[in-house]
Amino acid sequence: MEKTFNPSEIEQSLYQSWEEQGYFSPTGEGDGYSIAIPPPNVTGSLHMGHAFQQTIMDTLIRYQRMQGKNTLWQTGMDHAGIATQMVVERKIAAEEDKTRHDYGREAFIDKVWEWKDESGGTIGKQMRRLGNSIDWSRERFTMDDGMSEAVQEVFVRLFEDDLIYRGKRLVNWDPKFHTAISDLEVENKDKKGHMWYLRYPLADGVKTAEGKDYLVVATTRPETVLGDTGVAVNPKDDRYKNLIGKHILLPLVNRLIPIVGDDHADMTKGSGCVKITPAHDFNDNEVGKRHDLPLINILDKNAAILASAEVYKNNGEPSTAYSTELPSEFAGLDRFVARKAIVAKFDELGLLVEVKDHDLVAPYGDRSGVIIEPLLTDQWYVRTAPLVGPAVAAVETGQIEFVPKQYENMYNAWMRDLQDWCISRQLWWGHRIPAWYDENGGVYVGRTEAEVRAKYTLSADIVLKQDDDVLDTWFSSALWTFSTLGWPSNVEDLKKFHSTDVLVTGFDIIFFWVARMIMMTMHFIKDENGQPQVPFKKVYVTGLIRDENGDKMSKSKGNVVDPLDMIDGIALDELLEKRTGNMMQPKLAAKITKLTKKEYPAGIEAHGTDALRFTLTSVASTGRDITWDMKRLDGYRNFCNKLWNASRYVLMNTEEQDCGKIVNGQQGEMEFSLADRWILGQFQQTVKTVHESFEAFRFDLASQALYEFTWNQFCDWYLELTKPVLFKGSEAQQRGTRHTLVTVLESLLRLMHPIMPFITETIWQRVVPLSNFVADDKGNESASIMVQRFPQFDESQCDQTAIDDLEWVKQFIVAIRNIRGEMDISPSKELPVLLKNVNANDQRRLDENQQFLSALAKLDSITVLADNDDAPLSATAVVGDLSVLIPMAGLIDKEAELARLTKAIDKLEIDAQRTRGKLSNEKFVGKAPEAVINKEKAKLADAESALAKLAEQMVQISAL
RNA sequence: GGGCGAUUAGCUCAGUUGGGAGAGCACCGCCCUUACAAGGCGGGGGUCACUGGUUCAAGCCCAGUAUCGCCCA
Repeated sequence: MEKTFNPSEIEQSLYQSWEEQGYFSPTGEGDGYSIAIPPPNVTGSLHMGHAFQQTIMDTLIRYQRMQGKNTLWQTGMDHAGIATQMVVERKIAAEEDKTRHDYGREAFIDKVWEWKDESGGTIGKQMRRLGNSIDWSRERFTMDDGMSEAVQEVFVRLFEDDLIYRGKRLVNWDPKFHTAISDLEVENKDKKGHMWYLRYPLADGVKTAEGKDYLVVATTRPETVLGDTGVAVNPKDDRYKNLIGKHILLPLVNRLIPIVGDDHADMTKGSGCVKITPAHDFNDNEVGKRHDLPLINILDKNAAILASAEVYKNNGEPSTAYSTELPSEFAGLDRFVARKAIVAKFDELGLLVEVKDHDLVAPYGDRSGVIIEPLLTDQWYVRTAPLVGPAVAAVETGQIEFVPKQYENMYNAWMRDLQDWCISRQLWWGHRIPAWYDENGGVYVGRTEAEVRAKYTLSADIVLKQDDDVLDTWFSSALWTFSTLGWPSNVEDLKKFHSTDVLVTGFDIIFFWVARMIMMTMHFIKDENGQPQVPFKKVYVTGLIRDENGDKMSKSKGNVVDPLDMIDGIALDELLEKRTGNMMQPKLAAKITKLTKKEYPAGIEAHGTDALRFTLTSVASTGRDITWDMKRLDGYRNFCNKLWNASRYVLMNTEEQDCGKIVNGQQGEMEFSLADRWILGQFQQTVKTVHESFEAFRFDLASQALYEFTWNQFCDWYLELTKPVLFKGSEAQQRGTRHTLVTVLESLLRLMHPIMPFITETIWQRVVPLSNFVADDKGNESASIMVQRFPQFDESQCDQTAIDDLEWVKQFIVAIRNIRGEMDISPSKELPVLLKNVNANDQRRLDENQQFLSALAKLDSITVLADNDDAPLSATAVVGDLSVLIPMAGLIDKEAELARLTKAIDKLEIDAQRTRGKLSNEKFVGKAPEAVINKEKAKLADAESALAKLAEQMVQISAL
């Protein structure tokens, strides 16, 4: 073996061989265990968040596979409507100076597929490098044929069940992409703006209570006055309540609009009068509905002012309530240009009262970055009310559990206020809506045009045109768990693997995806008793991985990290190129360059996949975001190296030696040391902790237990304790220790494998032939570690006496090392040691472990003093009742020893003081449980006995 | 404004029925000891954000305050 672990040499070929052997596919034996990957967006590449979640998923899958389950990790990608279309549009603009309209719909979609084929591979490559044990043969894409069939089927059935309808409603309109987007794709941001106070003349000579012939309305969007169809005042507002039912003559358009009483008008804010524009504001839209105000649309798809308005009734039908005429001077002006023009006009007319600075919240499209415009359009909706009930109940009854629990509140809160879901998008890339229109606007829904004609008995001469719009990407994603398993055409796998066992995802996606998956799945998938099936039983919600400053990682900030750069390393200049090349906003490049140089002055070193995965599981405590810490990754790379070298030591001492392997039913005689018996027990405790931690999704605790055992027990103590045996022990003792070495290492590798697949496989292949582990039922020892059984807790291997004895041995050794360290005695200097107050148990332990003590504490002699023997002047430590003395002559300076003793005494005294205080408190002694009191008493006795011994030494030494 | 979360060593974080404050990294000292210097041995370091309450006992439970973050309106 190489002296240093080199991950790059092993990882890729191992993965390839696993994949070729078909180890990632379900075995067909055992209970089903499945996880559906949250499909990454096809436009992207994986970032640290993906690596984090996928490491957790793979750890679970590998663990369950080794537990004998029939595991399926289902993967795939999401077609990401807007994002993908945007990328390809930008590409053809840059490369060919063309728009999608130059291509036409079909040719453009071909172009997108072409792009998908070349770009979609990036993610697959990354996933493989992460070691993910995914069944690639079942990889799915939300736009592939099977998924499309499922989408169509769901749409048609929902329509038939009256759960889908079409309507003219106010939507979040993205004026850049010309499509509706959902509430969830809107980011509300704080912004500095203005509040304009406008004078609205009262009609018919009416006056306010104060005798004025106008009202003042306050608005942040003066350009929408052209669409006003009312003014609201609060019905309790004495200033204006007598005006309810009267009218305003709206400036600029001379439109007579009613004054209505509505609680929406807040008496304490602004003037207390609110202009109502039902076609351009969500709140106003609600007010309009309550008072049956018509809707006047004044904006086109670019959010520019129309030449003539569109007037609608509340049910979406055209209305003749108002003229469609608009002032020609504003026609075609963009909304923000129009705003200035309209304010100027009000000013000119003497109707602008004042302008104040105002903090407001503006909605931005999360993809386009432009301000979203509420716009009246025809869209398709899913009626959510009937779907919510079962979806909420599933969480209430525990059929679905969130980990951590607090996310259930978030889910419930969102479900409670759920609006109907707008599912149509005015894009080309996506599932086209299976609805056809005749020339009179009649709508027919069906799987195909032929089906529609048959179903509605439409004669061949009726011209039908399919809806141009496509479905929201999340509509197809909502079907993910069951459509990937073959629904609707094939339900065999559904029986085996659905419901999936756990969904691992970020909290930011609970609404987008998790809630919608639950609703859709429960509506369409029923178990054998006709009960709705949930898509997954557990939802493990991960926090975000933030950069080292605690900032969210994002492309625009340039702080995104490619997990492969952590694995393979990357030079600074390459990293800079990656972060600043091909940027949408080149002006940010300088800032990103600066930040990157500060964060990674020398680029990133290679760490390997196992170290990355171990880091990710180590930080996976539940319910909080993670601040990425490069030092942790460095530390766990060192850990890999430690494991590597420990294994190297084991192999150097066991390969081509008799390790007690059973051959032809014969096994050499073995004698086990205390250390052998101890390490087996320690290992079992680790096995137990790892199981418990995995079951509780506490990957951090599992990692910690593995780290602690491997480094602090196995390497620091056990390997050192094997040296005296291997160098000096009898044949049977050597065989016993070699046997224990290979047994523990072999099992430890299996225990670690779910988290660190590569290094464990590599070492295991070398170790397993030395052990008595039977690799599979067929006796095939060359099979992979990944298909072996996971270690199970075996209490019979926990020998409490061995554990106690070895703890004593450790304390003895540490006591001497402490004196050495504090007194600057060279570690190579062999020391004589004298012992006082040796009780029977100490004597037994001494007799049994002399070899260990001498070797690890570097002693040249151990002498037990009789009670009446005078000890020479010595440095002293206390182990239980035992005093350990190291003669000072020629080694130790008097002052130094006095200082050391003082320090030790002070420390003990503080503890003793506190314990004495407790025990002298009557209330404590009266009320605390006996066990606690006894523990305190024992603690005090120990401290006092140690104190007495040290104090005695103080006296002796200072007397000199 | 409503809800949720966080606040523990210099940094990043554990601390699960309330009962001796922990880890990794960083720091200090010694050591290239034949598995590992990506290492070994030893050591220092915390008013557990603050205030009050419950309790014999509070990092942990309760109430409130502050600061930071997230979600919703």
